Amino acid sequence: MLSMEMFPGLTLGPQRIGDCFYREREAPVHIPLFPPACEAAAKALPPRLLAPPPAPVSNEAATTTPKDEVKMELENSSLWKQFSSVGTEMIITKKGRRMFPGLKLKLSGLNPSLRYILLLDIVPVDNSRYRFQGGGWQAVGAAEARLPDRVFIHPDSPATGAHWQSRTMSFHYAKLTNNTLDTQGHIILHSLHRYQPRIHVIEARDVLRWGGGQHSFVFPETQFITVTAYQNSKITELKINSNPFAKGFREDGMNSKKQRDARQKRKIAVLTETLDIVNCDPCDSTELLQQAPVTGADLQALALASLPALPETSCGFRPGDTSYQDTLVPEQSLDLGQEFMASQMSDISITLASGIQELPGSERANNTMAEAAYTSSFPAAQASSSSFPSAPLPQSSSSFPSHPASDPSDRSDPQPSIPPINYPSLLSSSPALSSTSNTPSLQQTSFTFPTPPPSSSTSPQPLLSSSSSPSSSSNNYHAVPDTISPHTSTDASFHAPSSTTCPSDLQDQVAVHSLLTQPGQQLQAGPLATDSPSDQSSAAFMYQNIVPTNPSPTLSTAQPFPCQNQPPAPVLSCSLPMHASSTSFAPPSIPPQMQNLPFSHVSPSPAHPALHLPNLTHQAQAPSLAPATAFPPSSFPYPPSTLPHPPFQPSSCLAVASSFQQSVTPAATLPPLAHNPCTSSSTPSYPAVEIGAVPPFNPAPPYRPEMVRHHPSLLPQLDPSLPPSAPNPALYPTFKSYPLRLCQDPHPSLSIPFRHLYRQQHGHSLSQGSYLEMSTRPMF
DNA sequence: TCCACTTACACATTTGAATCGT
DNA sequence: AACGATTCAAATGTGTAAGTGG
Repeated sequence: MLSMEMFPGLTLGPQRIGDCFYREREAPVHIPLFPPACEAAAKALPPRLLAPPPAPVSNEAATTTPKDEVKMELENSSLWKQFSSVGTEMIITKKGRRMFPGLKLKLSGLNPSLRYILLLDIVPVDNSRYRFQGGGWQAVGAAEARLPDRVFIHPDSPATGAHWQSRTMSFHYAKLTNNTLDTQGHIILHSLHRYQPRIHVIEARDVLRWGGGQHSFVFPETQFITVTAYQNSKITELKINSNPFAKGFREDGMNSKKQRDARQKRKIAVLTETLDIVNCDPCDSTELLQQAPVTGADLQALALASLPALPETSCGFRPGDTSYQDTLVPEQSLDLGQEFMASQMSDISITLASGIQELPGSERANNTMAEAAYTSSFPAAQASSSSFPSAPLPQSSSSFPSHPASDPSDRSDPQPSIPPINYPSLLSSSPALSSTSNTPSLQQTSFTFPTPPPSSSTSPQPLLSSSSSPSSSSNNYHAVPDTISPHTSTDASFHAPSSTTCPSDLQDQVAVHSLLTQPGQQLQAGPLATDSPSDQSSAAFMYQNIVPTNPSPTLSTAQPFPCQNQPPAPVLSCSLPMHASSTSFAPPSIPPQMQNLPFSHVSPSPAHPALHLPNLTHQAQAPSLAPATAFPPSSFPYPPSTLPHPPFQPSSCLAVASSFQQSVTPAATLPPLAHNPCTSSSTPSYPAVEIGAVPPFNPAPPYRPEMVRHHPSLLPQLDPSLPPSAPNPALYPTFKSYPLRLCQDPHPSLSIPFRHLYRQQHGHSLSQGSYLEMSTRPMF
């Protein structure tokens, strides 16, 4: 899964490509996720439990190896925090809508000479649907069936570590849509659901091979609820003040409330006049003027506007014309929004022109300002009902390690002093992803490749030209998506159909807690605790489970799992394997919860289903939930949860990369039949691990045993059943790499090897880029 | 009637081509 | 002819309001 094969030769025809990358059609979008039994259970669970955030990785763990040192900083975290304190809402439209704020990231710790691919995926935080009531978001009912997973690949990918570290990276090209039939490659989301963006840094030894290591980052403050129209006026206000494109809606803008009202009045007046005109002398403009509304500031504008129109009216009045007013209003800028806006702007510019270097000075200043603002506002927000109450927020970055058990009070703390950078981000290792992946069965993973910015002089250099992919499995291209599939992780999507076998709420809870809860958190750790002691440690938020993932070499071969006992992560990969993916892909009907549970760690212990369940859930949901926990201020209220929220520091902007080397071989890992997560857990033959392990993104990178050794704690911990000690290297055989398959014309600006990714067969070409969709396809 | 969604609208920004001057 | 700066128009992004459908 991790690795993807690319076919430089573009030998694949559209049809084939479609087969390889599109699974949407295969998976019914609207099929109920939860079987009755499971659904009930899901409803019973506290929202928080459903979506626990991934535990942040401790710095120590992260720094074990150079790779571990990889860090990602959310540069506009202050802006995000402002939004999260209110309850971030993201508009989704049929045509696709960009995210605002955008993800403005700074990477460090990468090997300058190695190439990496940056991916963005957005996974559900929980299995709930939300409604804005009483000034806050309330979970109401179960989430809709999970949609096909799509991944947005940063236009610069693949690029060297030096490239990524030399500038601020932005995913502003990514668009969100609610069109389940979207053909543009946009990320498809359900409205009124809560999501968590995740960024994955995948080592690409060459174009054909992904995966020397994977680092996944989750910034809790970037969690949001999708809407088709803003529900919270505060969010609207923030967006208007922060987004340059909404400048016109500011008070001083021409599209401000005042101006709009004025226009409205004018229109009415015009219409009235028009009607009158029919009955009156067409040439008599005086009437029109008289009728025009006259009051206050509007008067001036109206008068002016009407003036030009008058002549026309006589000869053909056009009600619609009102342009003149605009000039009258002086533009003022204002406030705090501007600062954010400025930062955002810079961000955008930077991204667009990859060649352009960011201005640290100005940005810093902006950030600082923003932060200050945030700080002040943030605490208050927290105190008040956070918009994202239900989910416990994992602390991001650095804050976690140092403070294993943070007080809720921490949230309240503004953390003013902490610069975004300082916060270690939550790390979600591929495992986390995989965990979320419980959905794998249903979802497809598709990759979106925006066209690189014209300026991307900096564009990464071509990786390998040779089509020869190391992986013999060129044929296996299907698998790739699976491994990578980001979404699979979350809960919702993947629910095992088996109602009876479905994990109980308890299971979910357990799983969630273990993974999501912060170390030291008061979480109900009970069951969860079993997962791994480490969780409690600062490292708890890391997606350790995932890490181990992969190991088994067998995977590469397509054999059945090599290591069931292995840490879940590996399993995941296995389960997801391209071919196997089919198996991994639970029938659409599978309830989300089910999905979650099974995935996580089920695999590890077929023998200990119960234990596994918890893990599974964690993995699956952990990532998503983590963010929630992290937001103290967040406005997303959860229904009262039985579990205490883990204290996360909102400030944590940095996600510590979990350096996981994963590699899951798709084929190998997957059992012939996709088993339900639920069933899988129970079924010895198909270790739950696999399922759980299937992280959305497990790049196929060859799994490195040494990696596992470096993160032994993670692996074993994940699976309760596993011994705490470091996993046996043998257990985690190196992953086989999965080459990506290139499908079509390469984008001119891209290196030859990667061009294929860009231009997509599906005809996803946007003005700003083309998209490639990749979805896991079950292989039978 | 309520709610969620779609669409049209007006404005602002971005982008690229065209134009002009050196 | 080449290069850089400026201008213009189209494309795109944005939130709002009205309309639609369940």
